[in-house]
Amino acid sequence: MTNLGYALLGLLAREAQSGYDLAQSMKMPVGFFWQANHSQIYPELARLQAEELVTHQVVEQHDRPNKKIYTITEAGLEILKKWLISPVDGVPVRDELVLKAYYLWLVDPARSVALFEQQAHRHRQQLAQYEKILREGKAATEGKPPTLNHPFFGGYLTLMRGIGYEREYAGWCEWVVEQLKLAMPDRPAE
Amino acid sequence: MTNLGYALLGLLAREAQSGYDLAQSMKMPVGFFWQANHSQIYPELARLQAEELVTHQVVEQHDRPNKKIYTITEAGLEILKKWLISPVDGVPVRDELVLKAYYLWLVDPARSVALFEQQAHRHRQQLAQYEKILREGKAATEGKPPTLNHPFFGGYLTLMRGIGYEREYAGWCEWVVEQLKLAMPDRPAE
DNA sequence: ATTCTATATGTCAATAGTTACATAGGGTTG
DNA sequence: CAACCCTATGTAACTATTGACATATAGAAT
Repeated sequence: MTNLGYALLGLLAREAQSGYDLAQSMKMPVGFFWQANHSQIYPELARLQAEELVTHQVVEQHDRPNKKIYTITEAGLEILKKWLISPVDGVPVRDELVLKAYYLWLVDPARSVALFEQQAHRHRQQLAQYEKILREGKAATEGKPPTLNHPFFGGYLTLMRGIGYEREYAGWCEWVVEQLKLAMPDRPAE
Repeated sequence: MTNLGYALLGLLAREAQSGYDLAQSMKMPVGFFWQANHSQIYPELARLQAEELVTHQVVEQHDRPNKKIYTITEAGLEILKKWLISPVDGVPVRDELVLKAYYLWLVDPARSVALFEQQAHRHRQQLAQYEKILREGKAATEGKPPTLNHPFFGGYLTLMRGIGYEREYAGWCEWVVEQLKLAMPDRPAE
């Protein structure tokens, strides 16, 4: 079983839905920490069905193409729960920006500044998006953090991770810019 | 050109070396943010040579197998420098632990606690390793941060990123454990 | 009118990365 | 004396992921 398979099972554990719906979820909330597009999802659903972890029924539609609504099976729920508490091994980081930072000494610092300013901006924006989602979620639950056993609990945990991650990343980019400006001999900061 | 290709060029820009040496570097300092093992490196070196970004000369050895020392060419250095200041697009995060956190509500919180405690420990350890390397690096340069244009500058930047990353990650894991314990109805914390 | 977007499901080719297989001499540990 | 580790270079099979191709209808925008 792949992580994508578990991601799909997890979504189906909340609500039976179509491959198309799953693809939408893999764009927006889940996509913040695990992405997949439909070309990966449809074959994976077929595999899950072959292993009897999901079933589907065709829903005929008049104005739109027919769809297959997938439902998680008892066996699917069982294997999902087992995975959820199984240990996670090494999350090897692969970060192109950090790789570039490592070799920075080879190029004109003034050129690098633009790169890191742009990345700082990107991460600040992502941070703002996460914070907005959190505010909206809090408004919906009257400011209280969501209780365990409720599906939104996971959303709350992962949002906090996203916020911490982006804040750290943006901060580092800005710090790199500072370091570069300090180290630049001619044309002092601004 | 792949990121791995640039990673290898960057290492060769510091010092001409063999594929085996490059594989070692891809384990240790570079491996903190970009990994590759020898089965990927040897074919990549062949490709770099086919594009005339590197050359090699065979060094015959008596007690050990002969080796090929690779040297970066002018063209290689040029393309590397161009890449170093080129914009980085989306670094999509794929994190199994965060994925599991999202679906946490499905399982007994007491079981999840173990998972996050283990991960907190892992990231605390990684953090300690980075801090140790930084201390040793600082000792070698008499406490002063390294100057730009010096190869260690990149190491300094990336170490700071690693430290920030691991500290944030460990902190989040510990916070999740807290949240889980607070949310557990029976068997109150410890 | 035409183009674009949304719904809906699929296949196919290419790339990147992991793991195992393969060879081979020298040194170390049990 | 056997089993492993280090040096050193390669190949082969497999898996995961991306991007493009393919089809089809309805509605909205240009």
